[in-house]
Amino acid sequence: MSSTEGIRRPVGINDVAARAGVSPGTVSNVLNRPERVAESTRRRVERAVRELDYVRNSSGRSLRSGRSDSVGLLVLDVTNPFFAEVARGVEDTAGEEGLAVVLLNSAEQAARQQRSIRLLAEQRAAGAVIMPVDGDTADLLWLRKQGVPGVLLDRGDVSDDIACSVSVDNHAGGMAAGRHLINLGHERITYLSGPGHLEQCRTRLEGLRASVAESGADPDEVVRVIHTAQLNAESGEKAVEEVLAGGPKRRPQAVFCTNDQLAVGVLKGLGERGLGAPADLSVVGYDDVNLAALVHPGLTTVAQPKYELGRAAMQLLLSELHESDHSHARLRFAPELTVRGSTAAYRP
Amino acid sequence: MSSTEGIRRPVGINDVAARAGVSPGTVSNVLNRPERVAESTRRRVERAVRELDYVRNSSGRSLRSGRSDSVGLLVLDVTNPFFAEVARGVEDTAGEEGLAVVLLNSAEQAARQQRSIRLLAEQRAAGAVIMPVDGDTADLLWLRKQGVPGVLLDRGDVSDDIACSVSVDNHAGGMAAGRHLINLGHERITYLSGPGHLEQCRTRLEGLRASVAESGADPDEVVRVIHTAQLNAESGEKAVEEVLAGGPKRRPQAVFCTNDQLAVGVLKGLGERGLGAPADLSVVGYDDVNLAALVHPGLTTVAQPKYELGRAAMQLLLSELHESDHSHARLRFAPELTVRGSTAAYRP
DNA sequence: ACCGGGTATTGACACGTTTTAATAAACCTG
DNA sequence: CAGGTTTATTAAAACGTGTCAATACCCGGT
Repeated sequence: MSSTEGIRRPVGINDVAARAGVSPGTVSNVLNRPERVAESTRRRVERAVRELDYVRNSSGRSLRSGRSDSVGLLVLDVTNPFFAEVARGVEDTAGEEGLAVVLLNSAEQAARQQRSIRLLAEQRAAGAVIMPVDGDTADLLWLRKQGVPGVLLDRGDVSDDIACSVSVDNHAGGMAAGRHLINLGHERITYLSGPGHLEQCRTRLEGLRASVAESGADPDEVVRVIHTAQLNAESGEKAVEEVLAGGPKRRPQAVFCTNDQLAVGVLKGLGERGLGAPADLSVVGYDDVNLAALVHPGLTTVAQPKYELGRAAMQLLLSELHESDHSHARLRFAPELTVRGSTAAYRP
Repeated sequence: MSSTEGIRRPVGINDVAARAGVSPGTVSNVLNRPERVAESTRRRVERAVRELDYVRNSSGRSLRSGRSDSVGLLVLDVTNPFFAEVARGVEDTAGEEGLAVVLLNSAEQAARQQRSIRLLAEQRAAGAVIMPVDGDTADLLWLRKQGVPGVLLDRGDVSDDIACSVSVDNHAGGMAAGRHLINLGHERITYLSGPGHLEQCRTRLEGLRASVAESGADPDEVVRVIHTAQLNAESGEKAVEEVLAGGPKRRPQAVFCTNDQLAVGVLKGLGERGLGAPADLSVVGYDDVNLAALVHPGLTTVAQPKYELGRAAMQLLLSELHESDHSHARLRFAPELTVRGSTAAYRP
């Protein structure tokens, strides 16, 4: 009894049964369908559970039942606060149902996405919420064929016989930003896009162009597009050089970034060159992450209901798990323009 | 063949064995110790695996072996970019070893921490990296007794016969910030702390006070402490009122925040009142998250090696898993002061 | 031809749980 | 109190895998 108690032989359902003087099956019933077992024996079993400090073994459990009680959440980048907020929504909702969330990170790499999906299949996860790296739905279909249903997040463009999906209307978001800038009198707008293969980036651009067309102007004249390699502040800062290229005369009057991180990077890059928003250039972001309200000037941005997005995705997944007859739903939220200090009327 | 292929009966190791004309045991060997099986049969088995699209069942696997191949990572707040970065370090390192990371979020609540720990025990996780909500090590010891070893993160104050730990020297960090402010001539410093029960907050304060004492002044005179409920920007913004209380004469000359989020909130709160750093008040943060470099003025802060922290924790855990004779190590990183624009010499 | 000794493979069992069909006990009802 | 019905419990059979002792096979040496 000198040192701390060592690792003891794990106690199983059988030990509990022996202690309580009942059969293993009864213990299982107490644990899973308490109403089927008589009050007195139930209490006896519960006491044995406490005394032995029994903790159930989910391997055995899910081996027998063929299904585990954890769900996967596959995300493009843990580091991005947008996803963190979504993750909170997913986790809270899953927690209410007693499900554990396994957070996987694809880091925007198709190979890592595939590894993660395979892992979920091996674990026989109950389901998954997935933000795919690209438009390729093969992984998703494969996973479903293995018996793991998935809900798509932030991918409104896939046909809904594949899976449920939850997204925010990117076209509307692009238009909202575009109209705002047009109303302020801007006639040369640069769209700072992320990698071209991301659907979100493309659709927001289309929205922007649509709002320009709506105003009677020619999108090809007004909108210029610049791509960055990644969706972070560093890329935004670097891109400023290219944004400003062409000199003060042809310089854009506004920059619409597909992501707040990029936008904040642009603000910083401008500052380093002695310029500033909105005096020299209006800047609009997207997402409305925490950061957007904290920088100076406050960032005008298109807000997405991040937490609700995660929550809705999980709810859709839950309904697919519970309902026997299920038909896929496509849920689409509306974004909302949040005006702060980084945009202002154009002064020639 | 009209619609998509439905969910088929899951294929197991036995099906593969049958197909390859071999016993289940051999298939298992091919999967786990390929060197023990003859070249020709191995290829035959591998072909069967491909043809049947076999995916192994980790429930059966870990039921038999008594141990799963995933590790837990329990953090205080997924939303905090500091933890996100740590998570990346943990995940990358675990991935190299073929381990999956289950990310759990305690949201700084002891009850949720306990639930998460129980979950890890039920899953028979291979191990865990844990940032505890408070100094209570009971949960951790219980988990270890269940056979799940844990590495402590950001808790340098526990005795090392409990577990390995990785941390950053909070005392040194507090001193670094304090010396910096003292060198700039500040004589009234407010320490903006998080909840009082967090060890990090307390130790950094001690460091700050030590640096004051070192300079020959009386810490009780110089340092004033204000607590906030949470470690986010909103709390920082709200706290500004209290920071400024007492009027311009007794107002502090510098504020040292225990966290960058708080510091950024303070910057914002100052701006709203027509004040600014460093002109009216110097501000120092802690962590050096992305954000710190992006706000204006850039935030002077105590940088922690976040990614390395996660990586080291995971490496320690791995060594504990692999080595048969293991003695706990306590690893401590050194923080580094990063000076930006939010601090300046005091001008009476 | 026989034996020794390695190598390749097999068969059977164990892991901890859930589940189903069967049994035992208790409770009605006429 | 017999017969029937509900309720409480049990025994045994899976679930898919890893392991290990036992077997079959092969080859070279005497």
